[in-house]
Amino acid sequence: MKQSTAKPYHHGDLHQEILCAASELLEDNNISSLSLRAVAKKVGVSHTAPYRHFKDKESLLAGIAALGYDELSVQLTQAVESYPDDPSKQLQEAGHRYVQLALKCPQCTQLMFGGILPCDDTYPELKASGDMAFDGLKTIIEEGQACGIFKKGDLELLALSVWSGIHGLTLLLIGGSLPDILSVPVDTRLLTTAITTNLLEGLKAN
Amino acid sequence: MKQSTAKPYHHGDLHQEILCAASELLEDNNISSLSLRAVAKKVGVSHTAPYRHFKDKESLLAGIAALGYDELSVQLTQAVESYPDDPSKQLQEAGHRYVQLALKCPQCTQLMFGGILPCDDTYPELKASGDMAFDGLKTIIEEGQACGIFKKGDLELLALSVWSGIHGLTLLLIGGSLPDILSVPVDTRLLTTAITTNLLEGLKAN
DNA sequence: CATTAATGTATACAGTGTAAACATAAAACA
DNA sequence: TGTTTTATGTTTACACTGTATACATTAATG
Repeated sequence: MKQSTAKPYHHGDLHQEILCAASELLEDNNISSLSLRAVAKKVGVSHTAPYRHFKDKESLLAGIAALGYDELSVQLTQAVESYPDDPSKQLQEAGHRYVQLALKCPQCTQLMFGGILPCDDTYPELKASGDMAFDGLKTIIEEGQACGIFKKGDLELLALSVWSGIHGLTLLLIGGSLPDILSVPVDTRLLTTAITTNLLEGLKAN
Repeated sequence: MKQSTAKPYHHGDLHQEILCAASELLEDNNISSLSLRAVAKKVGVSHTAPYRHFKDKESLLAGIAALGYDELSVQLTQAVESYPDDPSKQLQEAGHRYVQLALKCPQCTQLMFGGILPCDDTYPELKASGDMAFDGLKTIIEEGQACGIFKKGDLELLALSVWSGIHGLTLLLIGGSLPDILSVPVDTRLLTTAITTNLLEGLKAN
């Protein structure tokens, strides 16, 4: 007989608790100093308990990354909903949200894009989440093309151009090198706007 | 009395040999599985010998990253020299070389930009090398502005826009996620050209 | 040639991921 | 209900890591 709340027995939902604790520890320090044992200790279980829920450390990291992609999808969706029928504004808003999310959880972003995890179908859930996020971007551009405000051309190529611009800025921002490279203080909002504006320039019809 | 070739005594130049061996091992596997002990074994010294030349593992990684930035500067310089007096072509060539270099040594690129190393002046040599690379880019844009083919505006902001676009594409390429996300095979040259063209579009005067 | 500093080695230790054997409690079934 | 099976958690063990410390050797310096 199933409980109404679908919990396993021993520890509520240890799978979820581990993911949650690991995410927090990940952002507390950097990614290479995240240890499974610290996660287990934080949750209050033995240091091998996580192995009942994750094949190995990489598998846990993949779980965290997948959550990151999911959150990214949510943000993209909200960006679209914020400006119905205005793909340009949608794109600008999406860019801001992309950057903001990355700044909120830089370590997770590095995990998602740092080449740490395999990108093939080793982790189907991870791959699916990543695909969905990119689909969100493509949808915006597709609508812009349909409206006639974005230029025609290969959809994926255009989407990739836009993504590259925002992605590059984002990683430079969370990489932390900019304050030491730029001669003026970094104004995230200004930079993001400037770059998305630039991208929109190259995306305009005619 | 000094030898004509300025070598220390025991092992030729162990400092250099370690850097070299570490770079190779870094690209052989990924960054998190690079161990100091493996480097030492490869060079043929005891596993604590590297500590005479590098304060700790991070310090060795910083040395490798600095070499990466230096190579990047070389590539930028060559891009400029390939097309004298044509900043547009210079920029396009620089983009290609940026991508090519990253594809040749993806792990080193992740090391340089993955937020693994501190960006402050913990490693002055690293910071200096990074600054020099960015200066190379700024110089191209500055010339383009002087020629009147690039639009006026804050130099660093424009440089950052261009850098972001190329940088984003580069990291997506070496991250390896693109083949699983795009529905067509990845043609690096084509993608790079498309994106630099797009960037140049947004950079044009008028 | 004696001294000193630079460089390399041997040993030791705490922390890591993870495999294996064992323990327990929930679920499934008789 | 009582027994079996399976899911989950613990204990122990091991190889490997970075790095501190004490020692050895050799080049440079006087």
